[in-house]
Amino acid sequence: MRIHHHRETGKHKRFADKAKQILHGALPEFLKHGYARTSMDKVAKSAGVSKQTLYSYYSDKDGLFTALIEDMAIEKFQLVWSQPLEGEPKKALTELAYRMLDNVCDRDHLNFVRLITAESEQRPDLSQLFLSKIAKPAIQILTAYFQDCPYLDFADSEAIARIFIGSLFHHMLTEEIFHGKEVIPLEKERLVNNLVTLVLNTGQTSN
Amino acid sequence: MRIHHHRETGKHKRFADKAKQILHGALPEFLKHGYARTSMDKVAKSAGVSKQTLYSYYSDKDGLFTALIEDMAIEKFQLVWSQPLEGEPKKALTELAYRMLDNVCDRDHLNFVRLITAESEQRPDLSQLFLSKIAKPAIQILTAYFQDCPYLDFADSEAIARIFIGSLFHHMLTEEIFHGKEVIPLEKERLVNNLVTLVLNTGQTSN
DNA sequence: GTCTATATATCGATAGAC
DNA sequence: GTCTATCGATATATAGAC
Repeated sequence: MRIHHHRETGKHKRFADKAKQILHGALPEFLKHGYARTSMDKVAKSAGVSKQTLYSYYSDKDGLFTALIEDMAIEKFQLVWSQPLEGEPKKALTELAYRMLDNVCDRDHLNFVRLITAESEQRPDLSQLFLSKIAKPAIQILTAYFQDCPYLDFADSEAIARIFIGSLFHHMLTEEIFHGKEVIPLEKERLVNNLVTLVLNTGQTSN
Repeated sequence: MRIHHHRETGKHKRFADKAKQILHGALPEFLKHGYARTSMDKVAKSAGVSKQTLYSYYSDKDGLFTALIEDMAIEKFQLVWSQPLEGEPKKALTELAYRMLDNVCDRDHLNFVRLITAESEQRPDLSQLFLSKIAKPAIQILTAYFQDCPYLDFADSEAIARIFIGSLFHHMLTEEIFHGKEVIPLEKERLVNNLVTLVLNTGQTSN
């Protein structure tokens, strides 16, 4: 369960690299097959290390999985909403919506969400990590935009931000993870256009 | 994989009852522990039948799981939106939102969603069954209401219905399945009030 | 139909040789 | 550090006695 910590110098000179190499090998296995169907043998092979080396860096399967999810949540899938929300609200919100959909429909990200969901009962700490590191910052950024934008005025900016993000997330869940493209298809454009219109109709001031 | 079909009469007189009994026993095991962590031994014990009987009705674990999910999707979690959407739109939509949240936050239903999500890559057919039997009818009912209600007029009723349902579903996912009540709490009232207001501001006619 | 036993396989984790 | 071998546990699925 616990992760071994060695010094950078000494016996494990390139420890950080080796640990990263293991995570890099474990990543596609866990993402593709889930926790239960991923064996430590396959992880060792995929990482190009022996099983002994694997166990020298991570005390057990659960510890490896924890380190992997933390690493992904903190580094790989950190929502980089680097681009500021500027310009007229309609343009800014529309572009944001498409960026979110593209970001969240990345294959690795889809498998990450599936994995977090699958293990959410066994590992509530990991789903909460996902929320605090990925979902919460997104909500905060959009809420701040709603509050600060001179052309917009909502009674409850955070609730509106949740509706905005939730609608897009749910679309990704049904269309991609649940394979709904043939069962209940809906073009991105229809969703985004109507969502932006809904929000602007309520929040747009007469300024 | 395939399910054995016997006649109601003859060797298996009360086949239907026995099959139901097995499903009834398997239900809590799969819902609670997921597919991989549920063993056929535990299912047999939980159902009160021998393992031989189990395998005489369902050819293997996968066949049992398929039958179970189909049964749940068709019978147990069929969205019973029995109550008609009546009265002024604000009241009707608010009550609908609370009914949806209550319905979807039922423990068994939460575990069902988690299970479908966890196996969505291995068994896309089951997640599509979930969509067609549960999500799609809900969307259709709400879309029809938007279209038929004389006080409402949307350019794209289905897209609005998706946003409405998606926001509520996403709230359930983050707060309940991802254990977000302490990480990113949001009272139901705030979500429902703002969601209903958003929709009415756009769709309400001057009639 | 139920019970116990078992063949077969896989997996997590460890030990020893090098 | 890597390799092979292995222990112990657990799981699926089957076989035989009754």
